[in-house]
Amino acid sequence: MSKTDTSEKLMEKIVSLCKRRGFIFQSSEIYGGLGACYDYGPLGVELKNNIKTAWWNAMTREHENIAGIDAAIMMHPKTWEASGHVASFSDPLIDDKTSKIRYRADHLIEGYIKQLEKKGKTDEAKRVSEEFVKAQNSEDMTKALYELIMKEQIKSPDSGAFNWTEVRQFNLMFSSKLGAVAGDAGIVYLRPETAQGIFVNFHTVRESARMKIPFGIAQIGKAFRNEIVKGNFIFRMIEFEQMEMQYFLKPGTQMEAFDMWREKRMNWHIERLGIKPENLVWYQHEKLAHYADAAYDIKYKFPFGTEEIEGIHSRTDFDLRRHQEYSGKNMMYSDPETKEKYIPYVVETSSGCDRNFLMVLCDAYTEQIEDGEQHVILKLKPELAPVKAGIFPLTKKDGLPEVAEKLYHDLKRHFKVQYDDAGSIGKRYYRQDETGTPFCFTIDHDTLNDQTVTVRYRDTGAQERLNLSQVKAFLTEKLS
RNA sequence: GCGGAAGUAACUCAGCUGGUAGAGUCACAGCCUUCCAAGCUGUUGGUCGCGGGUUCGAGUCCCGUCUUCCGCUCCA
Repeated sequence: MSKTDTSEKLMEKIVSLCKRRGFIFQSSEIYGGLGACYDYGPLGVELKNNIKTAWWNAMTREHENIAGIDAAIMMHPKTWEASGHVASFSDPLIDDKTSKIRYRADHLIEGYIKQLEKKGKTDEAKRVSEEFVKAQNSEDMTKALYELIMKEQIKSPDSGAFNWTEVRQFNLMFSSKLGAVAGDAGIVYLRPETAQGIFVNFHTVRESARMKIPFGIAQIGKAFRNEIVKGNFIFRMIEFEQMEMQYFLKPGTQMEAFDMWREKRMNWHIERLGIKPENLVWYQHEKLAHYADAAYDIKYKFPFGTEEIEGIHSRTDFDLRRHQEYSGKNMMYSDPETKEKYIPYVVETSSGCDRNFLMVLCDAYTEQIEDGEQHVILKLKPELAPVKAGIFPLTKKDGLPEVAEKLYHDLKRHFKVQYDDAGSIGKRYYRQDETGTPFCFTIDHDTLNDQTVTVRYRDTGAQERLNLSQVKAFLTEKLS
């Protein structure tokens, strides 16, 4: 069996487990499903909340200079002009009908111009290049690009054919109309990233939270992208959740902060999410986005490939400067001690919550062969586990259920616990293993005599006796 | 959006050349069980993705459509 076969099987197993046990469901499945949209089920929402809490606590509670916000998904349309999303968050695409390969229309023309230059046809290149600029600035850019390709008879670099579809525009932002106003005036977008909600609130948060530079603003929230390519389960969705922090600092100090946040964020994944260090890798961007002066991604070795789960980017003062330009409002910071005034630089840590979720699942998924039977264990970090403990009476007789129920009721106010008396004890342990419950407490006949219960560990199957009265303290200790 | 493959129970799948829907698992109820998926009995659950066509009759053949998976393209 090839490696890819195994990997595909592994993803299939995880997807299947997610459906069967209530982690993730396909959105609106009874109608045939909606592409790249998923619902979190009863266990999924618990796990996701635990991941979000782990992030929120690590960022805001453990850093006195980071404050949290929860900004609206819809923002003033000018926000997206300032951020550059209206202009550059869309791609004009064209298909070669012969080779079935898709190109970006603007890249195609750029390539053509370069070729002309190479061949020494400088005048020709200059002329096309001028027309290219004109086309890009024209009102109907899509049509203008198409006409230019037709006029110059630009051939497909791949097949050499001249057999194109029309140029189509794919804007990755979802738009809607605000109120009853028709026309462009009322257009609003669903945010394609959460960061802008932080930038526009720079001053309001700084003042109300009494922050001095350097300080950060953290946010967890949904963002939306009308992706052309979707897939890999919840890895690339059109509606997704980001966990993001923008750290504002004095220009010149950004590399120091950048290195600090790189280290902190990598450690968070290892220590707080319990990810195996060997499955995480750094990736340095060579081609930087228009706003960045340094960019690293943390990637995880998913079964389907090594893919990004978090970006740590040094965004310079691009965003605040642009908002100052477009809004006309002053985005400068006045240093209370040195009296210096400047637009702060920003280091951003931006992590995909759903990608973290998938990573946690993939990393925890373990198969063990026991007595020839395959046994699936989700070795989740106890803090992240959707259910912290299972409470079982060994049998349904002799007053055992009553004792178990009492323990369950005592614990449920403090921890997410489950009571189960169905089927054999082994089956109940297995059920909990498969959903990552780290501990099970079993009430047996000895409990009636000496007030002790069995605690059984998920990862090893090992058992210990514990006094009934110590169960709560045991869980508190193990989960802190 | 293009090419390839596929859609039958909550999950994994079977259903031969068209003849009125099946298995295992799961779930639920009961019996039985003194610690790792035991066994027995019963129950719930499918207009076979959706729409049309051919036919006396379609899960099965034809057309359309939607969705998923794999490639291509793109990724702030």
